[in-house]
Order: sequence, then structure tokens, then C-alpha cells
Amino acid sequence: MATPRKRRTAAAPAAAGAADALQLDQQVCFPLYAAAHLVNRLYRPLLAPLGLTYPQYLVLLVLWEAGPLSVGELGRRLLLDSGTLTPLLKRMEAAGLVQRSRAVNDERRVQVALTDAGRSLRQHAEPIPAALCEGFGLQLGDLARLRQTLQQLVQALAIATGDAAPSAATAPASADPAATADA
Amino acid sequence: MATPRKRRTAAAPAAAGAADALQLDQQVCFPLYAAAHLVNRLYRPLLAPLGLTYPQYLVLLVLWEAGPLSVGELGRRLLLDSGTLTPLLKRMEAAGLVQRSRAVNDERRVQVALTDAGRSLRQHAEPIPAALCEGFGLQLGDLARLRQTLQQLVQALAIATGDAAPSAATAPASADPAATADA
DNA sequence: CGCAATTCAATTGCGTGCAATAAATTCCCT
DNA sequence: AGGGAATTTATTGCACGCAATTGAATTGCG
Repeated sequence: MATPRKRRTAAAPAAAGAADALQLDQQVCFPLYAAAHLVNRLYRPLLAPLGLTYPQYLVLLVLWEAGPLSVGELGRRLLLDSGTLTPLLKRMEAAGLVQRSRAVNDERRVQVALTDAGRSLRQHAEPIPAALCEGFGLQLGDLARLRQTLQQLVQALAIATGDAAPSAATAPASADPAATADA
Repeated sequence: MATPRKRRTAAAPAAAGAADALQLDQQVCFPLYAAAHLVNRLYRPLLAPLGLTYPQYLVLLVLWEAGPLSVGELGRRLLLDSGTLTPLLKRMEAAGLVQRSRAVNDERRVQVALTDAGRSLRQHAEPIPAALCEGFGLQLGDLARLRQTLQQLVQALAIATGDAAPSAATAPASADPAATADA
């Protein structure tokens, strides 16, 4: 346990203006990156019994809420592109959770619809959000504030990266912002 | 632009206790997940000219700050395991940025040290944090608060997932928490 | 009507992430 | 000293995630 505790010691060679911007501690993106992966690890044991990965679970969340959707609409809501979604949806189809079929009115589109198995998985997923909040170690108020800030951030980043998603992924939820914040 | 604006309309079939916990809008993890990927996309065009990916950039941040480290110590600070780091470090070695060598006192360990090329890349990375904050769309205060909350979250998640990292990834930075918050 | 531009999904190639396992080295205890 | 447990890195297999490209279907414009 005696890690070589060598922390900003003697010869700091380079530009140290005011709190070096290249220091890991000063970065916002690193804890964002790390938290996202850690949350994924926390989900894994909860989703594995359902045979799901986290992005697959996200697809189900959207479909449970908004019925059959095209691949493109799914990607717009989850901020994912077809290169990610197509193989993922094929796996979910092979698992019997969704059904993919060309839209009748526009043969370019592929409609993704839940199967009975996919629909009935919902009840098994019900306890997941609550189970997750266990490991969060944040007050409910902090959690709601975090959610709101992250949604703002996603909104801004989606614009900055060119993914203008007007009614997706960042929707203001129409209710008061301090409502329950789930996993 | 007329997306099929079908938002919690008529037949909401399942349990709607008080703001359904399975609704995407209610989740904290989804904007966390989405923001992490969007940040990655924002980094990409900045890092590509340096021939780096984001996790490779993180490795450099740590090495610039804390000199030669073993693979394990790198993983402890970045919350990554050898399955991720080993091939990544091999690519960085092939690119001439780092040098991997067995430690003399403990042949199990692999020391990762910067080469001259890796060290000199630092000056090219200096403008990156500032360039990123462009697309963030948050006040500096919000950004600092977000960073602090995320660091708390990482701390809690690291404990919950078993990665107890006492002096890594979440270090309190020893200074005042409302200091400059960089990318 | 005809044809170019656009939209949409799929494919390819590469780089993470991580669980599970393997292999080498060191530690520790008797 | 000897031998099993623990530590450390590497490997394998699978699933994202995304840029770039392809190919099919539709739209739009003259």
C-alpha cells in the first residue's frame, strides 16, 4: 500500500502559469471520462443477467418509451451513428429482443420494433435505476444538479460537434429540475 | 425538421409512479455517457494532428506530470487495466513517444518512460485545454462545480466498483476547489 | 420525364475497454 | 531453502464507438 508518493516535487520543469492546465486534477474531461466508464462497470453486473450491455439497455429505454423507431431516429436520440447501431441492433435481433424491417413507405429506412420478449424485459429492468443509486455516494440534490449540468453540457457539446439534436438526449423533461434523479 | 414529436402521449402502458425512473430524461447516467463521447469527439480533431487518441493523451498527461511509471501505476491513476493499457502503450512505443522496459529491481514490472519526442509533444498540447473550453457553453463557475461533483462521483464509484484508488484520479488538488477548471 | 443531389443504412478498419485467463516473478511462511 | 500464495503484465475474445466509404432509395429541380 506504500505507493511511491511522488507528487509535484522538486524539478517542475515547464510553464506553471496559474494552476497548470495540463494537470490531470484540473481537468473536467478526465473525471467525466472516468465516471462514464465506472458507471458502465456498475451497470454490467446488473445488466448481465438480462443479457444486455449498457448501450443495448439504452436502446430498450428509448423503445419502451417511444415505440418503433428508425435506426436514424434511435441514433439521433442516443447520439450514436449507424456504424455503432447496426451491429448492436443485429445482436439484439439475434437475441430476440427487437425486430428490424425495412419501412414500407421508404425502403431506405429500417424500422426497429420491440418483440414480446423485448417488451417483457421491461419489468426485469424496473429495479435497476434504484439499485444503481446505491453506489453513487451523492445527495439527491447533488444528483439532480449534476444531471441538469450534464444535460446542459450535452446540449452545448452536441451543437459544438455538429449534432444538433433539438428534441433528443437533452430534453428539459418538462417538469421541475429538482425532481427525482435516477440512474 | 418535423420530427415525429410523439412525447408521452396517450397510451402510456406501464407503471408511472412519480416520473418514471426508466425515462431517458430522468437518468443521470445517460447524459454522463453521452457527454463523455461528445467530449471525445471534440478532442479528436485537436489530437489528431499530434497523432494521439484521447486515452493516449491522458497517458501523456500523467507522464508529463509524474515521470516514469509502471503500467500498474498508470492504470491506477487512469482507472484502466492492463488489457487496455498494454496494446495502447505498445502503439505509443511504436510511435516513438514512450519507452517500455522491465524494471531492474522487479522483473514483473514494466516501466513506461517518455522519450524526447514524447516530452517535446507537451508544448504542442499546451493550447488544447483552452481550445476545448470553447465548445462547453458553461460558465466558469458551473464548470468548476461540475468538475468537483464529478470527482466526488468518481471517488464514490471507484469505491463501489472495488477500485479503491486513494491518491489517484480524484485527488483534491490541494488548492481551492473553485480554481480554474480546464478541459 | 430524367438525372443529379440527398438521405439512409450497412460495411470496413482501427482503437479502445473489460472480463477471463495465462505466464513470469516475487513474497512469505514454515 | 522450498513451495504455495500473491503480484504484475500480457493475451484472448467480445462489444462498442467512430471516421470514411459504399450502395440503394428518394427527392428535387429543370
